[in-house]
Amino acid sequence: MVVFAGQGDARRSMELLWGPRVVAPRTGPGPKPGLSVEAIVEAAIDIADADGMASLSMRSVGERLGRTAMALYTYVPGKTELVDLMYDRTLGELPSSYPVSSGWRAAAFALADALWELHLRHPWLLQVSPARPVLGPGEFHVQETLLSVLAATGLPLTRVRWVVSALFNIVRGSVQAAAESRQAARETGLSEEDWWYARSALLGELVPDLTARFPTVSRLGDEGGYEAPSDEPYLEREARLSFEAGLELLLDGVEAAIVKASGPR
Amino acid sequence: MVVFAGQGDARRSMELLWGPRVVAPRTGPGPKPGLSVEAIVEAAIDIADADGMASLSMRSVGERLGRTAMALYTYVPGKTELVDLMYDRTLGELPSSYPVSSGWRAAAFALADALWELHLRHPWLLQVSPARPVLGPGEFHVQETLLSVLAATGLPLTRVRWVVSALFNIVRGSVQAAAESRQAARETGLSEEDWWYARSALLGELVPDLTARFPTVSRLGDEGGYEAPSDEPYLEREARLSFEAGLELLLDGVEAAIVKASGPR
DNA sequence: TACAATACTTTAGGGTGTAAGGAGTCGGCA
DNA sequence: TGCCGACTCCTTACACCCTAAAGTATTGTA
Repeated sequence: MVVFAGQGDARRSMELLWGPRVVAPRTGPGPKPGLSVEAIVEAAIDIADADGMASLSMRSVGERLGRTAMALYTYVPGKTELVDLMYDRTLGELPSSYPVSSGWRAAAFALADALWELHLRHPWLLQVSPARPVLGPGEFHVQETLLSVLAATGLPLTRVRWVVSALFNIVRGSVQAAAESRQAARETGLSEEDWWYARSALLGELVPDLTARFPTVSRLGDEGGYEAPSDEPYLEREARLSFEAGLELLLDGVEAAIVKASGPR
Repeated sequence: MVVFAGQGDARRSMELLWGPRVVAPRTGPGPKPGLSVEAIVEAAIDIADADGMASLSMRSVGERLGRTAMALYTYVPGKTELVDLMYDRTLGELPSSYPVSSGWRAAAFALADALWELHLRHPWLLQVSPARPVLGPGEFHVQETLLSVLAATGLPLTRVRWVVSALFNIVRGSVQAAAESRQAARETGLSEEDWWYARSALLGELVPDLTARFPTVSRLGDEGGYEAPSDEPYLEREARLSFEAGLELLLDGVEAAIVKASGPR
């Protein structure tokens, strides 16, 4: 199930997202706050990084901070908003400077790579739906970075937008395979190879006419397309190759668009 | 949270996926089965289509069939396997014939469009992680269709594979915005316009220096890139445009790859 | 010292998936 | 005809989940 973003109390959410991260110590009666929004978000991110989104619960976050689940509700309206914060803070980590001087293509590649790396470090990002944007500083930061780097192509901004979204899709899509393959391996305790081996054995047993029914897929398998050429995790390597290949295809497409746009003149 | 696929009892799963859909009526003692795997899967798909994956529970499926949740466990090992079945059966719906005769590009576009449409009809597909493939007939069917249609580019199959995955990513990524935008609108009861209007008003109020901090994004907004030119749902239209633009870029990239591959000779 | 405000915990209620075991139903055999 | 065994299906129960509401502890101020 996907965690939807941006559904809670809008004002409260936005204030948390855009407000100052270090809150001035309150003066007045009452016990001093033992926690802080930032500490909670940080703990939540740690949990999600280490054990996946499935292990993220108000209880687990509270426990990590030595409190009960309910203690968090003093700082954060609910789990939805906490996820929003995690998401936006993490996006804010994306480095913002890229070597535009050595050509837009190199810069775009470096940026895509940074995005890939960010998602791989925080795989749960993929489980936060980008449908209703959080509209936090992190999200704006990413958009700004992507747009400004790709504006170096010289294409009009309205077209750059499509390049940005396509690039984003390719990164997200391909990193998903890598990230979730890792996570699945951890959760099931089964390595990719073992899992794949067991399954394909079953496949051969239960579906003897596989080759006849799916000739092209089978041909690809025969031609070594599905073999593991090294000893690093197969699906992860596969995902990385898919990322690089997809990116190159896309950038070729951008180059063609540039030529088309400036050619007729 | 993402539903992981392919984690249950491997053999049992595969048998359900590949086995005959219409099971011969059992002869022997005991009451006749009142349900069937297919009926359960169908009910589950209906629920997910109508109310989203969040509303899919063993209870809700049972209720729709006039049974309790536990009654389903006679037919299906668990929820994981049920989702696997839903996923694979749905993928099997993808039409398999495309007009390859009128050029690979038109065929590829038609295929991508069919995929888009399939995902839009069953938005919850996006919430089933493709990390550990289900390896069911539906999944093979999709792979086979994609590969065979794109093989018409003349590129070697090992390269076609990357095109396939990039195309898949672009479809999945862009349809996600459209589908989840719909779902979010239904769930929150807030139209896109209302939601966006409320949020951007808040944004202007809480972040007065937005333009200075994110100049490129703001410039895009000013240039009308974020305006709704028609009365159909904005984000959905946006997503469709993103899909088409991304696809064209990718196909341009493929064309470039074809030229590169055959040029030097 | 008394009070008010805040932080935090406890309790409780309605969700979820599913393990375990009991109830009901039917076919076939004695 | 009577009954057993096999099978389906349901009830109960447990361990989680989020969070509303109410109670307790802690702190600064008047």
